[in-house]
Amino acid sequence: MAPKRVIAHLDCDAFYATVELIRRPELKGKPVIVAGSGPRSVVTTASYEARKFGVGSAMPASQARRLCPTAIVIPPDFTAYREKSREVWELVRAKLDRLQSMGLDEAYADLTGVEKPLRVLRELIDDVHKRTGIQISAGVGPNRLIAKCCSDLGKPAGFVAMGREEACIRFATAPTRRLPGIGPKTAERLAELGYSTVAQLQEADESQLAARFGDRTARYLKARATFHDDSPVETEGGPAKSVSTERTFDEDVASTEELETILRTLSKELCEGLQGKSRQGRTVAIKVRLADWTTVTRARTLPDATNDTGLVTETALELLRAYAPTQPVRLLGVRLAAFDDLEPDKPPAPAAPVGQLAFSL
DNA sequence: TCTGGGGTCCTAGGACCC
DNA sequence: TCTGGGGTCCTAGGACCC
Repeated sequence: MAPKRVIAHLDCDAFYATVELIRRPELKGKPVIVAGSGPRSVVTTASYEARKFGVGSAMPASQARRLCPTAIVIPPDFTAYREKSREVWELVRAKLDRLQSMGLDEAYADLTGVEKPLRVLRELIDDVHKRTGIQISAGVGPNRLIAKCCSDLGKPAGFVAMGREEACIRFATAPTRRLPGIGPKTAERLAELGYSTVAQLQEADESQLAARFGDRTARYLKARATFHDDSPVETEGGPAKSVSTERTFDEDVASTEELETILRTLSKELCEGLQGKSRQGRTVAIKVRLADWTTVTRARTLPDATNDTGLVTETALELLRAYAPTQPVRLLGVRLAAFDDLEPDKPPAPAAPVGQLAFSL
């Protein structure tokens, strides 16, 4: 029989804000918001003092300033966050090898088979806090879903472990939105069917869910609500499957000429980044967000993989000209995908038939 | 003073091939 | 002559996550 899995979700408390506080200890105890300075920027992280005012991640910075006018607003410094992140996870990885990183401030660890896993975790988290100044909250359970929900439960400096049946009870009254994988849209659709809480979704009629969401999603939603999850902790990271660069403008841009200039700049940035990593892709795509927030993508797959600035730029420009937005544009982006280093060893293209036409009926 | 930027995965339809 | 059944590749949109 397979041993019972022990999965932990490790989540750094208010990570970006904490990195800033470490550099500027005089701000300790004050509400700190990490957000860009532009008129359309959003909050990346708010310190717990700022959260008391109702400030939260992904909130427009303008709204955050209104809620908490005394907050110190700091522009994000991703170089510093990446450096601190490396420090933190290096310490964790030295103790826990089966680790899957989820961005700069989170990771899953598989502690199946580890002796006294909770004690190991506690000591590790203490050690990381002492050595880096970063506080990790942990959730532990038989799968990733429960681990994730539990790490949220105790924050900040949380440490919560439970089994599946206990999770079913402890989260029964929570809104379905609290379950990772159920976003605002799905929560809304579930509420329309009368399923607002986790308990209600646990008891939901699966065929009714299937009629609304399809078979697969219905099964998925039921599994989430009952905290069944057998997804593994994926230790191997692997390179990104797509890479993109996009920009939201301070003010919408209507001029075609200006849009083309921006697109050239974005393509150049994208290609130079990829050239640095020697990655080449076959699919060039653009993304256009209009003034009314509708988002359009256009893509073209080329015969050969490339990261050539000229070719990517021309392709992106052709896609933009063919689409020809009829409203002012608030965001423009370029993306490269279908990387050749990810193709599962494609056989070389067969030589073109010589001296005959190839038919097969 | 509405709503960033970087990703992943899923679905659905059409082209095309055998 | 009145309509097969995959399979793959590609595009577009959408939901979700950090």
